[in-house]
Amino acid sequence: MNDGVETRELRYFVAVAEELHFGRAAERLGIAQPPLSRAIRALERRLGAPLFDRTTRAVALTEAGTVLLAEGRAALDAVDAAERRTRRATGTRPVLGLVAKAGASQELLAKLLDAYAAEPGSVEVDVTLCGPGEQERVLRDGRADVALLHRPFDATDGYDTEELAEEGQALFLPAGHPLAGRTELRTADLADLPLPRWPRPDGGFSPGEGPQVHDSAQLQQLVMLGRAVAVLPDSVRSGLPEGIVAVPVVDAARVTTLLAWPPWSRVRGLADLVRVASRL
Amino acid sequence: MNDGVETRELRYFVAVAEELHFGRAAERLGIAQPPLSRAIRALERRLGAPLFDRTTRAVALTEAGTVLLAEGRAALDAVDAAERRTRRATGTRPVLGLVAKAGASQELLAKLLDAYAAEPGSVEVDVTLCGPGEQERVLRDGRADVALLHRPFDATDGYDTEELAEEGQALFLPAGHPLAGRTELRTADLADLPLPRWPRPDGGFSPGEGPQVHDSAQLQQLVMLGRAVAVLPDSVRSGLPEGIVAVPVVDAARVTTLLAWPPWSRVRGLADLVRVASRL
DNA sequence: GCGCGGCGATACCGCGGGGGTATGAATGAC
DNA sequence: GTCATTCATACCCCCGCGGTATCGCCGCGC
Repeated sequence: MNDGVETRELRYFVAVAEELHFGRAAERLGIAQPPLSRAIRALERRLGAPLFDRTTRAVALTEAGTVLLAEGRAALDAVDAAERRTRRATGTRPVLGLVAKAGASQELLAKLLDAYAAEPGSVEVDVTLCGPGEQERVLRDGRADVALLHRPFDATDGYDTEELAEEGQALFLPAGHPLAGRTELRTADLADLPLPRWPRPDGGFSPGEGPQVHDSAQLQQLVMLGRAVAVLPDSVRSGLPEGIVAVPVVDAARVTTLLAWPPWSRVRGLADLVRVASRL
Repeated sequence: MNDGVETRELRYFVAVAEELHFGRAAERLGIAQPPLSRAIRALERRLGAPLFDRTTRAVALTEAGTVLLAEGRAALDAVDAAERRTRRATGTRPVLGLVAKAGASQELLAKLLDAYAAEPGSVEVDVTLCGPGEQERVLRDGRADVALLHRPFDATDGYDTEELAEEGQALFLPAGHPLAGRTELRTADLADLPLPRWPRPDGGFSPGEGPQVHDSAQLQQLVMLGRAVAVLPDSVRSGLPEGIVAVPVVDAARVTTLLAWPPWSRVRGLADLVRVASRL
């Protein structure tokens, strides 16, 4: 009897499950359609369960297929992570991959990187900046070894963490806004404001009335134009352009900035980075 | 160029990394030694980094190898989990796998299972009991879909959770013990007592002076014999034999009993179980 | 110092299986 | 009924995995 599922089979399965079309999936994978059909059949036989309901006109996931799609994606991420992190750990010049949200905690990050670089035996740090909600994925599939996250916005489930800072939040709005003169606000004051909607991992957007934004630059522009206001951590104030003012929201959730990494990580330099971070 | 690492290669690598001996690793894998040597060489070439320092007399992990061992194990667990959970989700008679620590939260677990079984559309629940510290692994490699954990003893990192109950802790000791007559205790009173040492995931034991125990039955026996005392959640009182008494430790950490499952889980019945749990 | 034994690497072979092309079969559109 | 679309089957080829035999290296014992 054949043991273990191979990653090739998982990649094939995920492609078909995402396309729900053998021809297109095969094209995406760079192989012909018949071998793909056979591979899926073999996988189904091995697992003892049909993964797709297929007619010649439509392909749909079965319940087992739905489970395998979710689990398989996680497994493929883990395999990719193993490969990427090992590559990065190559003896000659190891690199530590760090991912942060573009435009967040800039000062803190700069201080952390400076302090770590000054450490004896420190390793090159490769900083990746990405949009909100993408960091988790980047950390999971190994493009980064450690992430700079913000609770409660980012999920820290499944990772070891080291807290770096805690801060309040403020409302960021154009200078001419009626609320711009206030010295402080409460969340109740924000009920009717057009808060922006952020993308979610599943491709959709958080619910609400406000405009859809993908990154902080876009948001900044919308605030300048008076089309949106945003509640963000106090530290965003630094490096803010003229024309945008910040008013503290005294009862908004406190934001914790923290480092997160997989608990089993053996990446060189990570322990030092965390130690430096804990002393900041 | 070849893409993706295959799980077969990872399994080969992990075997060699654990045995640090190509011949024994090959035997464990059920293949001959030469193909194993070649497979590792190919993997090293693909990753661009040597994974082992080898002489004819000794094999040792390089730094890249150390990283790949940790990451590769996690990846293999994820692949196994995908396979197991898909098998369990087979259309005809899906099964929900639940893992709990043997001897913990028995009443709560029974109540939960009864309530869930009474739910319309509920699915068979396959309960696995295991030693302390093993649940995490069981959940990670897919032998279970959901775990009953106890914070702060078990790490809930990386999982979605639903809290079920919170309780204090008590000292469990033989009826004849000097402290047995007290109505309450503080942690300071326990300084010199022989608290048991539990196994850790890495195969070692937690540090300390007390006896090493593997499960609750063994601990119970040691307490009866007067060789150990233990600080455990209050709920352990139920079903306790004669001869063991419990004294509340008023300032011990509160223990939270909770359900934990992978955030991406699509396993049938899980959502219902969590819903039932939240109403308990 | 020489031979032996243990162990990983190399050389070579055979076969299974993954991938290709051609074609069939089912089904919905018109 | 005909046609187009799409997944399955048939058949072939060749790469690559695994096996056996052997080599090369090194440490140890006498």
